[in-house]
Amino acid sequence: MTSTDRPVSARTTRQRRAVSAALVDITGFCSAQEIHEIVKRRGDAVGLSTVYRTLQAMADADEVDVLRTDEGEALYRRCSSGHHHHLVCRDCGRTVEVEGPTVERWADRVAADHGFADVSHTLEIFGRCESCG
Amino acid sequence: MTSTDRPVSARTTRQRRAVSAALVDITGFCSAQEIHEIVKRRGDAVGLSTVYRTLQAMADADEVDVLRTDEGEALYRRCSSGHHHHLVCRDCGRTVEVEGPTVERWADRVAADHGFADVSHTLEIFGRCESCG
DNA sequence: ATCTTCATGACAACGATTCTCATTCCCGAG
DNA sequence: CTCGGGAATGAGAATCGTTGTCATGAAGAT
Ligand SMILES: [Zn+2]
Ligand SMILES: [Zn+2]
Ligand SMILES: [Zn+2]
Ligand SMILES: [Zn+2]
Repeated sequence: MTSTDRPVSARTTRQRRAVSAALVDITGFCSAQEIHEIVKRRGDAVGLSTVYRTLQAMADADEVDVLRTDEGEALYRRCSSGHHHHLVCRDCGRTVEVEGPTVERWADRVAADHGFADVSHTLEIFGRCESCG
Repeated sequence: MTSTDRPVSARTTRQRRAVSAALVDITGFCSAQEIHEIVKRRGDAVGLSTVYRTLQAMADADEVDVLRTDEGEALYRRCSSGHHHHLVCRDCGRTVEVEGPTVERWADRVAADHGFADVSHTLEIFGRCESCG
């Protein structure tokens, strides 16, 4: 009864290394398909399914952050660990990690005031960066 | 050259009235398909395509708020006008509209500090409400 | 080297959303 | 009121991101 019935190992395969390497190359958020392209462009061949699976595993392990496009598409990015939010350029995708202790407290307080427990939140800032002026 | 080339009318049809009515009945965020079901349950027959189109039109006109599930599904809700955010129950969908002037200022400031212009943001708080304790 | 098990990938399947287009029916001009 | 043009509808096909299937390949323990 050790709960989840999913593998516990995490083997280091050529494919996983390729995806990780691609994620290091890029600075902004990318879709799974874009990452698949990047991996390919770097000369590594990895199946699209595997890219999706790897990205999901990395997200579960908090090795990448995920955010959703207005259209619902998932975008991934290698981020520093720890809770933070993003300031993202709408045009070029350039991303800055930001922290806001005040916001964190505000959100928790609002939730508590209304009797909500087990609180979490999402917060992203979008704009146009200087180079995209 | 009056810009957009999309219809300018907005005819009041039975279908649009039905969707609007359904939106009044519900308090939390619902998917287009759920709203389609609710409309049907109320005795009005409206095509799914029309529900989607109507909801989109209402969103464009700021008559409903839209938010995205973790899985990327769009949820709609009739909201008060004006900028605000939501505290949403993960289980039952109960929603409370919240405002946070401090957060608004913080977000704009962060963006400005990094040279970003034309700033916007998304912010939602999730939790489990009392009745879902 | 061998074996167990997880990982891979080509392809099918899925589900939400959008598109197509023939038909319906608002609604304002006459 | 009645017509006619054009917006609105809806059934079904098409899209597209994502997930499932399953036979085959390859880590890694022994
Ligand atoms: Zn930019
Ligand atoms: Zn936070
Ligand atoms: Zn609840
Ligand atoms: Zn705000």
